[in-house]
Amino acid sequence: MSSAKAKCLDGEACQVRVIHLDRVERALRETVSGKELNRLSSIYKVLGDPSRLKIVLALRKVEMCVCDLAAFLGLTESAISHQLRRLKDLALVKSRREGQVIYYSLDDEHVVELLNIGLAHVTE
Amino acid sequence: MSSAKAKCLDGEACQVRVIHLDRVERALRETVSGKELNRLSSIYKVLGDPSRLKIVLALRKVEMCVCDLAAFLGLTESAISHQLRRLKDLALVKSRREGQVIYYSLDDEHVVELLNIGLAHVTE
DNA sequence: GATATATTTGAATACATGCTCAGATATTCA
DNA sequence: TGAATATCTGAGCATGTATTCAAATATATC
Repeated sequence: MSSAKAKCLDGEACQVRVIHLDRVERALRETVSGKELNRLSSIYKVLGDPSRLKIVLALRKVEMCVCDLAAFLGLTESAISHQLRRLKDLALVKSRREGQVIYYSLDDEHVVELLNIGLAHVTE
Repeated sequence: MSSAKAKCLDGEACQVRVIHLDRVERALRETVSGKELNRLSSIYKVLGDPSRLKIVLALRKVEMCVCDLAAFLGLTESAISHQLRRLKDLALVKSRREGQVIYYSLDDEHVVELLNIGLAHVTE
């Protein structure tokens, strides 16, 4: 099924051009669920912004509060708070309160692995 | 240096509030270069879109041409081509021509690792 | 050379996103 | 209770982006 002649997917009213039906069908069979795909892409996406990535890389070493991170990144405390919320929504970061100060730290082992592999990639 | 009283970073004309100066300074010392940070976030970002992620996950198994991927994703061939270009610009994907057909496949071991860890994360 | 196929390209558009600003909330301490 | 600190929240804006459409390019075939 590797002809270079294009085939169609769904019979008569077909619009879809396909060259390797077997590969497409295999991909369709082995694809992850839409739910998992969205969850997975969300995780990559949240690491795909320089500011958030910098936050996460810093929290990898030691827990920090909002104003520390703001000083480190050179951004508004509000901006940091907004980004921390996104990280928290995805459960990549957790927080604990101590008086008025809220400390943030990483909350996901997989993310640490993702970061380590990524760092190996760019620093090698 | 862990007082809960905010300190300043740069003397007189200071605007920056800091609670844990030691942590901020350590983070500043250990931070990756801006160049590396951008490169790294670009890689995560490119995986952070469901369509591109689906493409990359499919190419992990077998090389495919544009129209196969279009059929698999249910998108225009043009859309696939645009996304493949982004993946190619980051050197995550390579292509080889065979007649009129251009076959795409993964071109980065680190990315495969990133995908495997991500998949482990969402399917466990 | 002319036609058909496979892919690419650029413009246009609808939508998402990061940041800032102003103000709200929560906690501590006098 | 009232003032000060630390953080959060929502609206607004400017920028980025995923997709589509129409047209261009490249390769094979007749």
